[in-house]
Amino acid sequence: MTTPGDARRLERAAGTEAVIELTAVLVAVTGEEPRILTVEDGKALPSGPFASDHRTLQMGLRSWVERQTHHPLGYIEQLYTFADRDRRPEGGGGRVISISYLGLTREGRASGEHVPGWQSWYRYLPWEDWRGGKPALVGRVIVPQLGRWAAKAPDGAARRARTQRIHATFGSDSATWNEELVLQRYELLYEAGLVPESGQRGATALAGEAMMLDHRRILATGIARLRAKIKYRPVVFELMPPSFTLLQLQRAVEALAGQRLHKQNFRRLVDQQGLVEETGGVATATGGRPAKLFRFRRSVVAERAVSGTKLPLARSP
Amino acid sequence: MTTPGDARRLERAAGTEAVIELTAVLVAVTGEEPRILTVEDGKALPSGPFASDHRTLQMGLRSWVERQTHHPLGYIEQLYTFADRDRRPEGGGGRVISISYLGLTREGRASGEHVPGWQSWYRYLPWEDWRGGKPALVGRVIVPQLGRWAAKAPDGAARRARTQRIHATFGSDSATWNEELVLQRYELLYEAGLVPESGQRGATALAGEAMMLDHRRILATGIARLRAKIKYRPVVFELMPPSFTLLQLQRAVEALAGQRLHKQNFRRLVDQQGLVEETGGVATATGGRPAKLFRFRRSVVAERAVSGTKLPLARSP
DNA sequence: CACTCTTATACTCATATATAGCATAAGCGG
DNA sequence: CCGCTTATGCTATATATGAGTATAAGAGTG
Repeated sequence: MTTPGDARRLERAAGTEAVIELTAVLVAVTGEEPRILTVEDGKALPSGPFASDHRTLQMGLRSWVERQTHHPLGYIEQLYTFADRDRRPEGGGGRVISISYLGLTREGRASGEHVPGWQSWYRYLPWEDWRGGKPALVGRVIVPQLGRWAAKAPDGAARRARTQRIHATFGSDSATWNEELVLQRYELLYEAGLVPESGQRGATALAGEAMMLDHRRILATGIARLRAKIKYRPVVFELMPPSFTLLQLQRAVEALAGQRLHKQNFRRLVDQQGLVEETGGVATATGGRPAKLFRFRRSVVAERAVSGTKLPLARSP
Repeated sequence: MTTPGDARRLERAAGTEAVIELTAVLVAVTGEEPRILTVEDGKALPSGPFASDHRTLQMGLRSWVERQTHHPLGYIEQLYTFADRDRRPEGGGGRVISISYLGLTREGRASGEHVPGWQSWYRYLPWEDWRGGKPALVGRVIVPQLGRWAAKAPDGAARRARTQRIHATFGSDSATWNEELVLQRYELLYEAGLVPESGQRGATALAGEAMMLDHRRILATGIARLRAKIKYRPVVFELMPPSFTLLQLQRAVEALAGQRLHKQNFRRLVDQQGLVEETGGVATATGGRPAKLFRFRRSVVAERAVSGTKLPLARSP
């Protein structure tokens, strides 16, 4: 299928065989917390060698997840393929290609025996949670440390570039904070040697639990993708129970975005889009006036799934 | 690094070694046409086995492209990793994993000898070009054929689903046409057996030149990604010469988007964003009043590259 | 039961952005 | 000068967004 000797072809190299590993970021939202399925006592994402007995990668992943969680996997999306040599511990063998996926589901309610694997993703990336305002960690630890790293830059231009990156990613207040830059922030911390994964000396533990290999980077990629996605595709649905109140829906979006939203505007946009309909029931245990229960309008959701719709992401109260 | 025997792990399979192939969608805009670099007489995208002597995949790809085009490769982005068994011709050996990239550059002005490789991407996907209004091909051939395919669905539900998909992707007029759904449209045509790649009998050649393997699918992925990207990241820059008129810039965006834009609004938004500055010169060969020449403001571009800005995509005149 | 607390829900308003159109400027070829 | 072309500045209107006010409807408490 490829003609050898063509000058215009990517050059042939010694080892073109590689080990393929799949890694999954499986997300659920429970109790106003965004959670991911973990293994190894919370130190790793579920992953393993690629089982080639399925027609597509996605199908293989889907069937595996459904067997594990006893829940249909509503949504799957490929995240990224990592094959960077420097992110792997030095080992003789061939290169490892790790293909990562994002999956949305609901937390398996006691899916068998020991399923302690669901962890809040903010356990690993605590600086991403601005729901309670700017986290103290950012202002007191992260930005100062990054500032020191920027000051250590070899020359003025590099120093300015670093400072500018810090500002662009970590901003200063909630107005400049861009919740989608999850990966850029993690990469910055990595480069600055502020996460243990980077393996540098002086790797200040900082905060946030580390994960094996580059799993925290994959997690950051997944969160970033999901945060971008909820703004224009109705994917939160996959994370919600069959019926819910509008506040519950809002809390789920907030959990993912790591930001508070303006309640009235949230509701306005949700029903402007026509994505939900009343079930007729009401939730009484709200602590105030009972809230109407809603369900997603499957037909509209399917329609918008392709053409694109917007979920609101107005700012906080 | 992985503990065998963990139930929560993706299952181990027989063959976990696979052949890795890189495929690149290299885009340039010349003469108001979006072009891609092709090989094999226009029948394939440049691709080849993965050369493992670079630290990252991207770096390997970048150096290869720069050697080929004699142009710095401004922008690289990973597209997708395809590993679907059914899209490959039946061959005994192991699975082929193809990792694809999108790269933006400028057409190598006579980059040596025979560089006939740059082809308009609309040669392969002619239904994507709406700059001259709705292409006759869509209304006269594609939609009717798809309609026939929808009618052949086994039951009513499937028929409705197909009709709905056709409507969502191919719309009916320029108001409902969503230029980002490039991949969805190609996949639909593929499923309907309207492209020769699908290998079905009755594979009506339709229109648009086919490519080897799944290269047309990769191309569609790249176009879709780029069309989405130009709306919120200033990446057109990578495709423009050092100085240009605003109309040239607009034509480039239109070439990529496959749509005409409203001139006045385009200009207003471009300078509102502060992305360009006057060079002082004027272009005289415009056929009318001479146009000011502009260049990109590198500083702003770098800044916005991360935080996100909007390039306008208002509708036609 | 009046009062208070909580959440739900309906509206209003100012501002930003998008879309479309009008008007004028400035070159060229006759 | 006239008609043609493209450039460029400006206005009007619709829609989206962000923020605030007002009222409704339950629970709990004295």
